[in-house]
Amino acid sequence: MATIKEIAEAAGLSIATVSRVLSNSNYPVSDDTRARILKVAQELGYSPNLAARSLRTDQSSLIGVILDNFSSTWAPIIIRGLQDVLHSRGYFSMVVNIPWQIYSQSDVVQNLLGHSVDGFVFVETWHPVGEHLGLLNEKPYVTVHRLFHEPDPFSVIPDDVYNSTLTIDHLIQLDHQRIAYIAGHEEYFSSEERLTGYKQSLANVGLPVEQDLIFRGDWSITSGYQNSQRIFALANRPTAIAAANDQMAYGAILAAQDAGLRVPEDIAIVGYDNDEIAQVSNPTITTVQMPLFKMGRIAAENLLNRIHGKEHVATEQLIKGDLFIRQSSGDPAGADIRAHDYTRDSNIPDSQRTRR
Amino acid sequence: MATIKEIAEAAGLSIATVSRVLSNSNYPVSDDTRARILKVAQELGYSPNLAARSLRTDQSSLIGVILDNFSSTWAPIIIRGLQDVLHSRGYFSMVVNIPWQIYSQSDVVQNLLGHSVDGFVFVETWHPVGEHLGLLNEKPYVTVHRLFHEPDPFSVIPDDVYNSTLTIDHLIQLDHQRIAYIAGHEEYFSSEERLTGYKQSLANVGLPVEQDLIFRGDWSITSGYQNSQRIFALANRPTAIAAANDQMAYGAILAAQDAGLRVPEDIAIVGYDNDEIAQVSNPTITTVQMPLFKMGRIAAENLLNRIHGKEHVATEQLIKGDLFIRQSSGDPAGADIRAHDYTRDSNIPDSQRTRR
DNA sequence: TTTGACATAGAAAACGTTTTCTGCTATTGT
DNA sequence: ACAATAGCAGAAAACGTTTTCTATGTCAAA
Repeated sequence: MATIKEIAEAAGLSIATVSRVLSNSNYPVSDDTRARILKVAQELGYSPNLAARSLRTDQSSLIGVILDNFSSTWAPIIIRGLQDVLHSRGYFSMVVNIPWQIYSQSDVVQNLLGHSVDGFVFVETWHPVGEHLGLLNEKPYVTVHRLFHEPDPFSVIPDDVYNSTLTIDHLIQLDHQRIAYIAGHEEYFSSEERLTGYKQSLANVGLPVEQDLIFRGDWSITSGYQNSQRIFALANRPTAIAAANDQMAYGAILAAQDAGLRVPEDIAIVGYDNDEIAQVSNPTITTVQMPLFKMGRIAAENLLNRIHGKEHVATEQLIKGDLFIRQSSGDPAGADIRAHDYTRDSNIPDSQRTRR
Repeated sequence: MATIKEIAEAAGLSIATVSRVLSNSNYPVSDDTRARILKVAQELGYSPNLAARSLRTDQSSLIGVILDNFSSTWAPIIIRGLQDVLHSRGYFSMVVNIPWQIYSQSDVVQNLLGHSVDGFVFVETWHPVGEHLGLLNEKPYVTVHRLFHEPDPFSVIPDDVYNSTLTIDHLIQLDHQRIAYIAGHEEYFSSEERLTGYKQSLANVGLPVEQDLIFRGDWSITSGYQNSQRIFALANRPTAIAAANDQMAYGAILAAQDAGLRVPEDIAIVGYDNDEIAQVSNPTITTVQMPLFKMGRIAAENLLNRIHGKEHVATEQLIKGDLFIRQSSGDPAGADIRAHDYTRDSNIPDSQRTRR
């Protein structure tokens, strides 16, 4: 590995000058010497020692990314979005998985600071950042898809209220008047937001919000199944069920099938997330997808702006999602599972789509 | 951030001595001064500047992890396994997603070297490491779950031959005599290995290997569906189908249902991978799971051994998986989808299981 | 002319470590 | 009792950068 010093000798110049051109300083250097240095650097295959640079400038070009759960469906897509802009701007990320249960005990963040990261991204974490980590006052941070309730001025989150209305409005357009709702776990921020969307959609067209039609699940298939059984037992059975995620929607489908009800003819069902299960279940599930890749990109841009001291409007950013109409609400085209392949996330550039 | 110098002043000692105790050098230091230094360091909240350390020692405690596809089902679990041992040994990983299509053009690896990473892990990559990256001769590396055919002495891969026999032996025990096989894409290493396992199991019990019963898919649900249609059209219909992954097994289930066949009564079906789809499909799919978390751990240990110059037997390490018996091969207990929650990977410690 | 101002380049300090070298004291072996 | 050694601590160099300070020559304005 060639150093700046070797280049200086080879070019017959001082290391100061070499540094100035190789670090893109805006200190004036004649075109002549600049060209000579670049040429020599090229020939010697120079690549800067980032440890030395970091030591001198106290900037590492390293971003700490902290996850609650690496294996969630969303996290990898968000991270790809983050890295898409970070890499293009010369930054690297150090992604660490810290389950919220061991959050406070963990010294990982401390170690990240030892690497003098330039900032943090919290992805799908549980607690307000400052709560466990007072030390973060030193470094800029952003949060993506936060799970907690307290607002955070530097977060990029899906517009769950709006997204939820997409599925409910869709059902209303299909002339459903009585729509049951299976909410998610109440300790989740998203859960309450989606419920709000459900209520808004009904209110918008003058439909009553009946408490008897609102059920509480815990995101699991099982809870979707069990709540649906209760829904089917209602005296005046609703014609549609909206669930706060695709897992519960799938549970509803299983329950309907076990109860001898046809989906969507007897009961229409919609979900949320566009998880794999929504794309492969039988019938496929009408759902809404958060633009995770884009959210990652925006978060990274916000963070870099903060790091470089640019103006950043400190406010939550709500990102809208897209509706996917499939069989479970009555679109026969959803049958394409057997005929076509599917991809996971329409926000992924073609070059990065999964091959398998 | 306190430095070694400040601690030296506060303790009335030289920075050399402070460094020796704080870096766990084995240079002799009296218990007295060692205790004093540790106390002061504790009080001042010392955390070493890793850039400086890295500059001086040319070791960064950083590991580059290179992925072909972040969003695969397997990658996150492997990475968690990697990080489980890396973090406990004071290392951090820089995970980068480089699709094989842009592999050679990418300067990401070059940049990683600029960060003077101590080693590389290649996860699910496509090409033999050296092929595109001659520079790797400088740094130790290991590969996990490699997708290419050429053997690699430093790889940790699933024992696909053995794992495949688990599902076939299972079918044979259930008295199936004619078992069709849907193989994966032939350019994948795993694909051919799993096919070999199928043939071995048949040969072991003296069953003939009929070329007419071996079909070629491309991992997709669609290809499982279409190949199964051909299987059902055979004059002497097999009583079981084994697929090289769960997606194709699911395609087989859909095809069976569309053909009016009952699974498993008329046709038994087994898959491979224990993907989410195997756990939630109706019927649930008998399959085999690779111990991804463990593979990640072993790979990390191998790498650290190489880095620290310890003896490492340079040979592929084949890791055995576990059979999961479910409904699609005839186990009624698989019905538990409606009654119980499921988790993705039994190798994940409880504290890290997905919450959602 | 003279005076700045500017463009350009080098010398040297600094960032926070680790480690070699040097030196002192106390202990051991003869 | 004396040399050799071991234990311990400090001074200083080094790692590869960036950046301040200094120095030169050139050019435009007065």
